[in-house]
Amino acid sequence: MKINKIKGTFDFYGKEVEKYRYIEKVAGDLAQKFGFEEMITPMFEATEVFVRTAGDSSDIVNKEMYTFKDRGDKSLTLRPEATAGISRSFVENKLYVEPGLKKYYYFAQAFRCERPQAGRFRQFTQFGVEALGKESPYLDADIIYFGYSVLNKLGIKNVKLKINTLGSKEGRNLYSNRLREYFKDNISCMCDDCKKRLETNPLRILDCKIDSDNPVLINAPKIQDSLSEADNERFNKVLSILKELGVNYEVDSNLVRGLDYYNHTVFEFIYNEPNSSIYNLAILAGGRYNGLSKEFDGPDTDAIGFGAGVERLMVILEELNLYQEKKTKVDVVIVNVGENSKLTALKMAGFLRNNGVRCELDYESNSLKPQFKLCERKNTPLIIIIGDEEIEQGIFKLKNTETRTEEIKKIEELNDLFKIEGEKYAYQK
RNA sequence: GCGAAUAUGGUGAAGUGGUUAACACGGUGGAUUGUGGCUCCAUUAUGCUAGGGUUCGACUCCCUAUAUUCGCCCCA
Repeated sequence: MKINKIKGTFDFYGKEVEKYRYIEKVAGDLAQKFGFEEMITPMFEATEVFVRTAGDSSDIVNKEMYTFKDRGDKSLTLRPEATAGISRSFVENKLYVEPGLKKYYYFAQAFRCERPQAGRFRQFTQFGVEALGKESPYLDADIIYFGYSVLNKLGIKNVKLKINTLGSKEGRNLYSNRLREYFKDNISCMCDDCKKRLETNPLRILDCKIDSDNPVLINAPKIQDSLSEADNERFNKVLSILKELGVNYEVDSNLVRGLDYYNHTVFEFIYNEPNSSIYNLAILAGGRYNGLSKEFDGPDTDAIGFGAGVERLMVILEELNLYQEKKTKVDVVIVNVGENSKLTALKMAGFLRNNGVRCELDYESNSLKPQFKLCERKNTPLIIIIGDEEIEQGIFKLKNTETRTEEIKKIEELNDLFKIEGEKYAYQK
């Protein structure tokens, strides 16, 4: 019976795994330099964790979550994003008792039951950071600068940073009511989704793609006019710091993001290469979420973070040829001929492998041809050839694949050849 | 949730309403049984996603299902 993978999932092997680990290394190392510590939280949580944070009007909660009952009839959900879990953990483990800013980074599988297409999967990986405990605009700018740096480090240049402010919760609510008031009389010419949004979350009307050219939408009140002077000043401060840091941005007053927990700074790095299969998609996005921890009965904590789509970054690395597959997967292949040499070859391979040498050998064949084929497939730089005669004389033949030359070595030279310290390897009679 | 395209071997694929389903790569065996990469020869789909229909006859036309891919919505 042939069974295929679940729709929207993928198997990584070969170069894909290398690329994934490469991003993990580059982003993780840089995160540590920026002062983030790694955090690992569960892939699933009580459903409430996401409903309370993302908001019950959000698309993620409404139609994209993998929610199921466990055997105790408790409602669980595979995480659709990582921030909620970290926020929950922050409160549950009382990480706020230590003074100062808490900074975490994560690589987290996330799950959303959406229609898969280019750069969109049902199981995907988010790399992200969260900084909890400070509200400074310098922190906002530094988080964005970190995201910018990760993309840069990976060689990804062609991105557009869109940024906006949603203001404090009070400002956001005021604006929300103002929009509701404004759209109330004009909603008949908007799309069905927008009609629903008028009730649930009027801010979402602003980033509706269907009605983006609708004059009603274009003439809608701007958030800046509803925010307090302090809120606007704060935002301008963030912008001016970004400018000083050399990060180009584009203020988009319709950028509101799909999760309800955001306030103040929100931002998205959009991939801006028109020929790419993921053109115009967000590759790294986030914002400030002050007070989210109160949803878990924690202290009112200021926080900001972002998530980046690792698979989307992988697409870019591939399209721009920014990652070269490792050519040589082994350091040496042991070719063996003769009845008694197979076990000797296996022992020698074990010795080399245990001493840090990537070593391969053929387990089945006694003839040369398939073994040399193996050498080619593995693209090995060196070949050790042994047979009964060599073992008897305590020597081995060492072949250089590039020059195709061969020399005879004493078995005692094996350690020096591969720079192995400690006991010398010798054939056992 | 809505819309579109595609479905042929191990892989990439060409192809026609009618006996042998092109070509390439890969695999295997051999020329070459202690030395590979080149070359040459042989061999490699009783079958064209599944089910139904039209037809004397369907891999080809029609319908349905399934899968994959892409787009919309939304998002990383």
